[in-house]
Amino acid sequence: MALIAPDKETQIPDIVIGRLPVYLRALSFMHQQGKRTTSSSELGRRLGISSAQIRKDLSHFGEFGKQGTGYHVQHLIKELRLILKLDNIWPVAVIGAGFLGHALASYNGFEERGFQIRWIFDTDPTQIGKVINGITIQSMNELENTIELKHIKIALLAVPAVHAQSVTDRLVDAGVEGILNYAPINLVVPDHVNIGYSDPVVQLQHMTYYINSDDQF
Amino acid sequence: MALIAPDKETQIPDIVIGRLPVYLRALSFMHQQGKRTTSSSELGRRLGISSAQIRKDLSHFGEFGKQGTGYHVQHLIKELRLILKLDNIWPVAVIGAGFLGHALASYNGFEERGFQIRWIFDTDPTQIGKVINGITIQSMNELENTIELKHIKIALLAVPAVHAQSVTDRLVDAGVEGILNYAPINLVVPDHVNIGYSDPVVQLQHMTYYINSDDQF
DNA sequence: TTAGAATGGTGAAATATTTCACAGGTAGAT
DNA sequence: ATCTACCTGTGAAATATTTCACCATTCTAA
Ligand SMILES: NC(=O)c1ccc[n+]([C@@H]2O[C@H](COP(=O)([O-])OP(=O)(O)OC[C@H]3O[C@@H](n4cnc5c(N)ncnc54)[C@H](O)[C@@H]3O)[C@@H](O)[C@H]2O)c1
Ligand SMILES: NC(=O)c1ccc[n+]([C@@H]2O[C@H](COP(=O)([O-])OP(=O)(O)OC[C@H]3O[C@@H](n4cnc5c(N)ncnc54)[C@H](O)[C@@H]3O)[C@@H](O)[C@H]2O)c1
Repeated sequence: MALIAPDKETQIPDIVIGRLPVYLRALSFMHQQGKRTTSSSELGRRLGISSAQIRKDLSHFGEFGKQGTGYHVQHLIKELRLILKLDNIWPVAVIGAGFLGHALASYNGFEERGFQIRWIFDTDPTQIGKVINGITIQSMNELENTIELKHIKIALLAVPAVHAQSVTDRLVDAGVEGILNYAPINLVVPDHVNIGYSDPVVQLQHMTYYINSDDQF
Repeated sequence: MALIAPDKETQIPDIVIGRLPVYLRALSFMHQQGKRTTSSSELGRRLGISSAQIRKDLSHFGEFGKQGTGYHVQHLIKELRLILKLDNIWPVAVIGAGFLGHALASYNGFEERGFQIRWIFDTDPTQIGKVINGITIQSMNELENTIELKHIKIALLAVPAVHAQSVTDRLVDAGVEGILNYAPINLVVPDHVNIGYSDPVVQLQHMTYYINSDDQF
């Protein structure tokens, strides 16, 4: 979501929305550690951002804290989950059952945070029918039918870059509204569709600008 | 040399640096397609950002285009690679040889974009010694020695969240300056260390704010 | 009961980032 | 040679985002 600023008619800046999941993650961590309350300054110290920013961000949605005391961790978690529409589990489809698709389907960290991978699709006949983590790999022939029947809104796209756009077009036509794209390519989609990008090389190339390379290699 | 401090007025915004790898990726795609020249408006259309922004971003580093003509794709690629210090291959270590570590080590998309995974570390004795994509999984006992001996600057962190901070501390102490963290946790590091985060759930939770959930589920 | 320290919410100020708009410059067609 | 359609780089303007600074409130401890 960093580069393509979708046409959000909303009052609240997208950059604020993008920080909420990070707050939520940190709060969940605190909760697991038994912390009952926290403050904007403690949270900010942990995340490397200013306390004022955290207070300002949250103030867009209501008054969740208490002067002198801070925030009740569990309560703030609950509020953030509501804001981000995580009060129900979102069913998710993975497209592409290669190395990455396998890793994603095997990952157990989705469910407690609001998502469940329930379908995996691939074109490869030797993959179709295999079971990963309890999920049977389906043929891409069944893609549209399944998306429409099950009202799938979110997909993880883990196919080779050359096929990413055409698969995206099919997903969008069938009704998917959010795609997390792992292929190293920019996707073109209608305004109402949300795209997230996950390209490790882009992030590494960002870092190398700041790192001095040894000349001995 | 200490007297020549980075001038704040000359300092290029980090947000600009972060877009350069995306420009580079799009340009490489165009080059593969046989395109010899492009323009800020064509690039912008592809990436969903304004042409003015692209021109402004590039203008921080020089004048790479030609009025009336646009940019020579291959030349701009070369310049961006230099700016991002991608003129040599960065050797990279993967920490954690689980599902994700395997996928990363098997991924052949790094090298042509400036990185090569050369080491994999894990604590699990049943994993150590196994070979993934030509790379032998090493014991974490060898971590510090290898980092120092090979001057490893960049690591991909794919261990469980509970171990992410302690492994990070070891990496930083040994000299690593850039870490791409896949664990769903915020890391605390010294200022000179660059951290990138890759948490698919954070991105999905950002999307769900904008997606209306069906009430039938 | 009171002093003192900590904290949230928030308008205003300060910065940062993006967009605008235009002065040149280029290329191809005729 | 001229016309037309494009293009870049950039100062200035417009927006967006972050930070500041302060009051009101809460808690603790003496
Ligand atoms: N493996 C990684 O760690 C990693 C890291 C970053 C990015 N990526 C990207 O993720 C994507 C997948 O990577 P991978 O390593 O799993 O590749 P892979 O080649 O192992 O798997 C790709 C899978 O997609 C399937 N596929 C091909 N065309 C398809 C289509 N039209 N519809 C549905 N499925 C199709 C293939 O049959 C295969 O199973 C690639 O775009 C890659 O660049 C992977
Ligand atoms: N699998 C995915 O698609 C996925 C997606 C998003 C995030 N993640 C995150 O990436 C990390 C790895 O995920 P995974 O699915 O590969 O998990 P995994 O359990 O399959 O693998 C973790 C590996 O790390 C090793 N390990 C444990 N402690 C270690 C230590 N101190 N030093 C070195 N190695 C150690 C384990 O032996 C194991 O091989 C986790 O933090 C997970 O939350 C994974």
